[in-house]
Amino acid sequence: MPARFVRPAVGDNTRQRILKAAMLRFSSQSYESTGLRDIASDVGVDMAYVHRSFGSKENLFRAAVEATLMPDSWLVAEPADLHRSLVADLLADKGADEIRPFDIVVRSFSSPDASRVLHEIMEENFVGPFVSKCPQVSKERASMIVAVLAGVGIFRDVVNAPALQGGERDTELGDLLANVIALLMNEGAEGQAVSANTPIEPEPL
Amino acid sequence: MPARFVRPAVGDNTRQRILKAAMLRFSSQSYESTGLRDIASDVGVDMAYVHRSFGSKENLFRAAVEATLMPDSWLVAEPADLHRSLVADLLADKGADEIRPFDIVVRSFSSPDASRVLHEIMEENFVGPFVSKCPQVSKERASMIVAVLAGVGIFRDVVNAPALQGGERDTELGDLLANVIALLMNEGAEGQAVSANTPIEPEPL
DNA sequence: CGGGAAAGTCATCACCTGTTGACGGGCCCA
DNA sequence: TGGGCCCGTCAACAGGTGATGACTTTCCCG
Repeated sequence: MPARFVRPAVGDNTRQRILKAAMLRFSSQSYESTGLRDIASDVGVDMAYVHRSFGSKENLFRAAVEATLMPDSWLVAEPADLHRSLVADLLADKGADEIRPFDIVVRSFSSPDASRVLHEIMEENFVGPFVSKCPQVSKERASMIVAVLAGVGIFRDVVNAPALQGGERDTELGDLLANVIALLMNEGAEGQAVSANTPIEPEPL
Repeated sequence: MPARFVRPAVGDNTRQRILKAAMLRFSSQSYESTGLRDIASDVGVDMAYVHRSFGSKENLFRAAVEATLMPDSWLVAEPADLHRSLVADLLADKGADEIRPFDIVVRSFSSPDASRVLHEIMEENFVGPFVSKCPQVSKERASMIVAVLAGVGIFRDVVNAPALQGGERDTELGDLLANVIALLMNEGAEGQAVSANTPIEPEPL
């Protein structure tokens, strides 16, 4: 008797459980390292069904990224506090089965498939909403903010740079990064150049 | 007669040609996407030989990254100009078979193998030399500088964020990024907080 | 001339991946 | 009672990967 499962309660359908398992996997491993067989075994379901439920691995990945990067999961703070809340979201300590908004984004770049998906979703779910909320920030600057946040996340979680792993207890790094984001949101618009060896005052150009 | 090649001039031994081909491949594709067979066919050599020459794919990758990220290929400017030269190196337009110092780093994160290698080499070949040259910069800040540069490179070249692809002609983005690097090298040391909604002037604390 | 090491090739192995076709069983509705 | 229909399984496929053992050729040195 192949089908031995008790049918789960309605609303908790298997598709949702697959999606949840995929989000968890993709937020701790790369796109390529994560196999459909892994996700299937997490859910307790045949791999063929995982595949069929979303059409392809790429579609499942897309669904997982979209679900993780909903704008209302990270774009909640007032514009004045956005730089701080972004950094806090990025650096937050988290439990084993929690997922921070940037976790999945940060894990998967290499694969052409994954990076294509990330490109589309970051544009729609991040840059777009960001400039809508903060009209004074250009698309270029918003893109650079994503890039900076992702870069720090990558070196912290994927490359495992120990100097960046202070966690949210390390307020100095957090403040520093928040200042960088604030700078990207506001200043330096007119090609102002700062010299790196004048610790006291920036030299205007 | 299987071996039909004219033996190349001494000094231009095949191992070097393999390494060069690997650098080129790894700087335009990810670690996982790049097959030993590809590299072998670039050189015009059997795949078994490229494998044997370096012991394993991971070793070949390590050699390629090390060769690309020699400190004297990016740590040449005076400390006062370092922030500008780093950004210039990162954003430089390049020919088809040129390799910028960060190109390989930027392509390969996903694979556990590759990111382990990158972790070691970034620490030895970047963070170390950086703080040696600029002692006022802490390891944490140096790590964050790498992270920021890599993040921008990733979104520009791998994720293909159009807003970041102005190239070196886009002086505004370059200046902005240089300012960020300068900030990371000098200022904001004592938890200074900047508010994001004061577009005119930063508020010093 | 002879031998040994190096340079390079060939065929194959073991493994893992996403994908797919064919099938089974339970449920709902007519 | 019967017929779809969705949920889910099973087995297999086709393609690609890095790795290896065994082999041939070439060159250099004594």
